[in-house]
Amino acid sequence: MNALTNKLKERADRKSTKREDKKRLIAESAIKALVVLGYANTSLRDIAEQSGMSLGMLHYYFEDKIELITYCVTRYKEDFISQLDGVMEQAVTPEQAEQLFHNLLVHTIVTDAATHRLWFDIRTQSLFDEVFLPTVTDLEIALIEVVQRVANKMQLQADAEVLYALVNGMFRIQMQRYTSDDDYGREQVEAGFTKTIAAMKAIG
Amino acid sequence: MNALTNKLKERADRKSTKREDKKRLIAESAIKALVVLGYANTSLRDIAEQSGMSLGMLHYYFEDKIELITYCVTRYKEDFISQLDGVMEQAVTPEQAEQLFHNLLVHTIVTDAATHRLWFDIRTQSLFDEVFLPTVTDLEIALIEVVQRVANKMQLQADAEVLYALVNGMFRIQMQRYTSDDDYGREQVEAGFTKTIAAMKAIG
Amino acid sequence: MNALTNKLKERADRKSTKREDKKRLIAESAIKALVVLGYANTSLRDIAEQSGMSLGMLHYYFEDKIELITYCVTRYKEDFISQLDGVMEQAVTPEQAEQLFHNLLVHTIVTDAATHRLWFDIRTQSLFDEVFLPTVTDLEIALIEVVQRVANKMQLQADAEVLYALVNGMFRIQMQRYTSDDDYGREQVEAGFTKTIAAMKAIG
Amino acid sequence: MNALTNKLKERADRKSTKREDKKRLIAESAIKALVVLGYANTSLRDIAEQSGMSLGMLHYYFEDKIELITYCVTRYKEDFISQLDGVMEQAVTPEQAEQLFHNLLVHTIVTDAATHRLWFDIRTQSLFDEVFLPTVTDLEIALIEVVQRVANKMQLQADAEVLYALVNGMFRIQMQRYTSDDDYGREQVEAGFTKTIAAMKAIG
DNA sequence: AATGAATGAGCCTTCATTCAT
DNA sequence: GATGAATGAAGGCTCATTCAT
Repeated sequence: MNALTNKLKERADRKSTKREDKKRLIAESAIKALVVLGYANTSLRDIAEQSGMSLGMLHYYFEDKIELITYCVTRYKEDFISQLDGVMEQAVTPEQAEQLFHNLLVHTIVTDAATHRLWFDIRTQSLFDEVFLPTVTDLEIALIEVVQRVANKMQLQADAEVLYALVNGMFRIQMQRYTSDDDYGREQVEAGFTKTIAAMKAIG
Repeated sequence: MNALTNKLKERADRKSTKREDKKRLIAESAIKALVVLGYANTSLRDIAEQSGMSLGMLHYYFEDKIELITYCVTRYKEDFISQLDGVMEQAVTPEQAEQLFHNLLVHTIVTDAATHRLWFDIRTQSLFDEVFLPTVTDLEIALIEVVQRVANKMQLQADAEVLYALVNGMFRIQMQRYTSDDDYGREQVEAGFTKTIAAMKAIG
Repeated sequence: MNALTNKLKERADRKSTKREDKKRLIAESAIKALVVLGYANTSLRDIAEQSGMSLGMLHYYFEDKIELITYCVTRYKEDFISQLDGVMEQAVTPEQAEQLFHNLLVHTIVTDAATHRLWFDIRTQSLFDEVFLPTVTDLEIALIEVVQRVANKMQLQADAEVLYALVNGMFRIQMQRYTSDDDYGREQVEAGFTKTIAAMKAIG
Repeated sequence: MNALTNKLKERADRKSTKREDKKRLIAESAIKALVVLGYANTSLRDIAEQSGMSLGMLHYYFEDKIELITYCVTRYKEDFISQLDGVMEQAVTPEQAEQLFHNLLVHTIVTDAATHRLWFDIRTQSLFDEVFLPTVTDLEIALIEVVQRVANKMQLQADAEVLYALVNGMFRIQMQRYTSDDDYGREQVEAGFTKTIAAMKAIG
């Protein structure tokens, strides 16, 4: 490989990186709109307007609406997972793990509930629209693995799938209530997850 | 109150009942279309065509699409709940309750998964569209009460909400897999709910 | 079959006829727009606006743009063919046939050139877009048969396909010139078709 | 005129030639895309991608899409005409001319039908879009002259326009059938042109 | 000289809703 | 009571063209 080829490759890489950066940037803006209105109620026009981009640009970077949405969801959920792993890493004892996990769940609901709705939205869409299925399936597997790691830290032997069903089921309940009921605050959320973690330990 | 007024009232009632019957009839047809395509992908035209009704009639009996949908969901979920209660009534011992509940869950997934998607669909919609909120909230309360009754039959003392989170979380997982993965069959579903009921008992 | 069935059938027929009439009406309006701008340059909005119809109505009667266009072309070309046959029927002697055919060609160019462009337009489109192929193929066969009938009246034995190639080739030339060149008038068109008919007779 | 001016002029010429060469190069690539999809269905992006050029370059060398297209068509048809003339030059006797012309027509359909569609496409476009008219008119005159020269070689006295109408009309038919009907092969094309040349001779 | 990011007007299509019959 | 014709706003998407680099 000579110098010229290297240079060309470098330039192509830089361009590709730049494009990826831009896509990420757009996705961040798009998520802001999607999170508020949901998948079905958010038009590309909405996304463009809300984030000061032109409609054409959205299609310049993303083949179609589906690609944009799945990109957003994937990006977002990956961030969430790595954040979660990052936090859980700090746990040494089972008690610490339990505490950190509890804090994280509460914190996510209280500061980020709106954002997580998007994930539930797309997941439900995938029940009717096959195009979302690969993305959703992948992400759900990743989430179960996360729960598995948390369970390990908590020294639980139970089936990760069951634990995930429990945690995810409760997460949705808390999210829904915290979002839609003004009287439902942090305290209630904390209580909800305290019960949940107790149940996790009971399951084993 | 005189005789005439009574007569008028009677007639109005008869009319109202007739109207209600018709609405119920329409709803049954509409559900058939909705369960296949989902809320967002089903137009009123689809519903009208699939059930041999005229487009105008839909708006004659229902103010708008929202009212039709919520009517359908309420009707459907109520039926489900009373069916579930009906079955659970037969249980005398905790073991019978456990067995019946297990069978019911499996049976519902295997024969009716497609239908239940609609419920998950609307529930998710309610996260973004307030008009669905009352319906969804009411129904979810009813479902938790059902789980409470099941728990009683199983002689479990645990918090119904936690049990509901677990069962509902697992139900969604099984539904999703059974619907989208051809290799995922009754056997897998049975195993899933066996784990779930074991967990319920562990929780207490 | 009882009276009721008959009544229902009658009503359905009437409705279907009414719909067909409306489609024909829309097609007539649409053709007016299409002949001016051509297929590629005419949007459904153009058609709707130019004929005082709403955009939605176009789609209420026609599945999509393709169906509308093919409907227009078929309808139009069929009219042309039956008109042509109607005129040629009057011919008794070969000389009369020759004269009538000549007059008809000239008349069509002079009064209807613009309209016939649409046919050439769609025929060319069919080279690139298969959806037009059935319509175009059918119509071209019908046109060759028409030329066959004319040839019979003129007592020519030559292959109808060759005669059609000649007449159609010249028709396009005359149409193009008459349409685009202001100095090219009826006299020139007449001369063109005189040469053509002489050639037809020469071919035999 | 002094030496300096000369030098500048020379340099300008060289530049202009270089630019012309580049335009020709681009045109060749563009034709490849146009030939497949047709004028209306080919975007500048398609052309750029298919030929590994940048989108901007297209506009750098050509004012707009129209100029690019007309340039392509002119270039292409000129090549075709000179090729045709080149072949016909070899004919000495009328029989040779006839044979060569027949072979050429068949060969063109069989190996190049797709390419010639473009010409028909633009010619039809010119019926609705005046910008194509000069190009189309010029080219059609040139084609009639070619037919004139062929007729001369075949020692036919008939009007070139009539002969062109016949040949061109049949060429289009053969092209359309050969392109769209898999059962229509070389044999059928040969028969078609045999009839056509017989007719030419009959016309005189 | 050459690139490709960005634009925005325009296209086809869908759909809840209205209304005359 | 019931129908379905008609509407028009909105949606996803395409594309020639411009412009900063």
